[in-house]
Amino acid sequence: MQKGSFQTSFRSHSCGELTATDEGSAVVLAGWVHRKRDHGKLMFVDLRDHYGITQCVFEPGSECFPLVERLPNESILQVRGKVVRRSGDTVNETLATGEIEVVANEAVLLSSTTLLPFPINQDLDCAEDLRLTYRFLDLRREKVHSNIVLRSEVISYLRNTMIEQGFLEIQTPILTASSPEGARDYIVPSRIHPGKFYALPQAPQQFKQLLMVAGFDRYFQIAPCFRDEDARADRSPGEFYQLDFEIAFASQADVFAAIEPVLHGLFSKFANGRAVSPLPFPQISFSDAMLKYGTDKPDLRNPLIIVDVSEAFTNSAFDAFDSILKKGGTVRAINVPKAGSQPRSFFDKLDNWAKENGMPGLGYIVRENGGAKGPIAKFLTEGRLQQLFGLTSTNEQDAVFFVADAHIDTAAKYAGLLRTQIAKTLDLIEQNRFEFCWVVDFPMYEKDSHTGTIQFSHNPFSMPQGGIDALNNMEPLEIKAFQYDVVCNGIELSSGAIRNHDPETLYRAFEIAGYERSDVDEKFAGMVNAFKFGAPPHGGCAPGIDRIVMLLADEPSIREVIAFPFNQQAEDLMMKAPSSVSEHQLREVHIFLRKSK
RNA sequence: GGGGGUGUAGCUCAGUUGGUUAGAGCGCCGGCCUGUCACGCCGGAGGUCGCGAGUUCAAGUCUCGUCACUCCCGCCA
Repeated sequence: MQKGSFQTSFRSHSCGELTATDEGSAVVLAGWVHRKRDHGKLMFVDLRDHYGITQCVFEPGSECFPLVERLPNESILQVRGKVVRRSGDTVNETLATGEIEVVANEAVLLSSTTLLPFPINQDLDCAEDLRLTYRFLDLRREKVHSNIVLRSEVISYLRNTMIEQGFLEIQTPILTASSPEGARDYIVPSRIHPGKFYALPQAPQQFKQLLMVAGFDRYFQIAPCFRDEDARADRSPGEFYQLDFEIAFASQADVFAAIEPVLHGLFSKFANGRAVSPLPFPQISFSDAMLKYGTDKPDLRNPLIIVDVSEAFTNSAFDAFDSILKKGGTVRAINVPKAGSQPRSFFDKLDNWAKENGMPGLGYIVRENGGAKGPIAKFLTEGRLQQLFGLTSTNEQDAVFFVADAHIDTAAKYAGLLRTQIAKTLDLIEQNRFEFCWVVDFPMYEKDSHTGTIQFSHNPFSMPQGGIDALNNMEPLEIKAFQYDVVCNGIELSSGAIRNHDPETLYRAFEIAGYERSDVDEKFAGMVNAFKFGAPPHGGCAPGIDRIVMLLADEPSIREVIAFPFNQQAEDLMMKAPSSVSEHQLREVHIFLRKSK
């Protein structure tokens, strides 16, 4: 592990560093009683600190024996003794210090413990709310402890690499103004300005763009971001950290060229034998991603590909699909190689899964003996079957699954879910790889499904491809943005964009989404005003630190890589946040609670 | 806001078709044990079966409600 001296007033060595070369040394160790093996007259104590575990031996008749014998696990001991090389048959090869042990001649109890809510010395799953209530104990456990160490090393690598590449780390405000777009803000009442509020930044978006206007060429920050949105396994409610960066005089290609080697280097360094996508990372257009993978964050470890097979069903005898197509819908198919040999239960389970997830059911065809079987096969003529097999590149004994819906977005989404579900069921996702890709060419606008109005589909500050000419001359829904996501193993690590740095283009972009010039001036005052004073073209992105560590640590939940995370209800069970505050505190910030009756 | 799952000893869990006093492992307490590394052996304490109703001769088990946690959808420009 770390190098250096671990000597302090309480110890001569850490619990992880003694080896055979220290044989004969008099040492002092301090640490937690990880585990005891008490043989009555002879006792072994595994003493643990941040660095490791050292076996301490308490021999018959030793003065401190009775004291140590009655200590529960997780008591803190200072042990004075001598390093002794273990005999060959008692060496513990699973322990870094397993060649030696410390024969104790003195032990001091530095700190005692009450009954533990859960064991520290085993990697046992226990209720997460209990772990979070006693997070300081949970963090003693090996797995979480090492995750936090990894997190620190990741941040250190990112910081060093960014600085090496000429980026400047600059802090931006935590108390700032509420932004009208995007996620829900966390707001903080002002004492000096009655009725006014600060907001915690959802991201340092506007500040980093202002830094570009200020002439800083390459900015980065390990930036805390705050969003009042509901949790997911890979989304921490409340707060999270991003490697936020921005580059002046940069195109999309320049941004990719800057960050790809950082991510590739980082993942390679901490890969632990896992493969990392070679550079450059593949780029997939948003529309291709939605068609082929049914999602804008494709997991490229999954070999299955979705194909549009609408043409093979147009005017076919299979009314269920034909009527969907006549409503302007679509039929998507996934060819699963060799799945024809799966038992009937495989198809039934998938069918049940589909129904549970809102689909009407799951049609499929198995190519067999030059023909086809399966519930849909009989509706298709020989010619249509051949067309279908061609579209899906099907071979003998392959199974083709179908998803159809009158709404193209819904069909794409269901096909994407199905692609993942089949791959999970058949264990097609190779675990020991990091598959990166960029998803590019996001649409600038989309139609609101309720109101039918044109709105920004992602980031309103992105530069439209084609600039103001495109805004003036193209159908809004056809316009693409210089907006991109970087995705790894189906997890979105970051969004980013080349920004719209030209005031006129920005006004026009907002105008299409239904905003007046005055709206823009008012809501984004700081930024728009600044752009009138010479703003360089610029862009960047902001990979999520928590998700990166989650991938590297191979953890299914983002809370496993955060030292003190919120639970799903955005509560800190240990600190009991959020909490009530006194009436006095509320009055100071001009908040008056309605008296309850 | 909606849907799924879970809730039994300090912890992890079992508990059959509703049927006698609700069990196991770990931990805790007491005793024994000189080479273990998940040490071993003997004994003991420990339960509002999340909570509240209901059905029943009888509920951990069935029904309804409710709460907590968790996963997903919505949401996340």
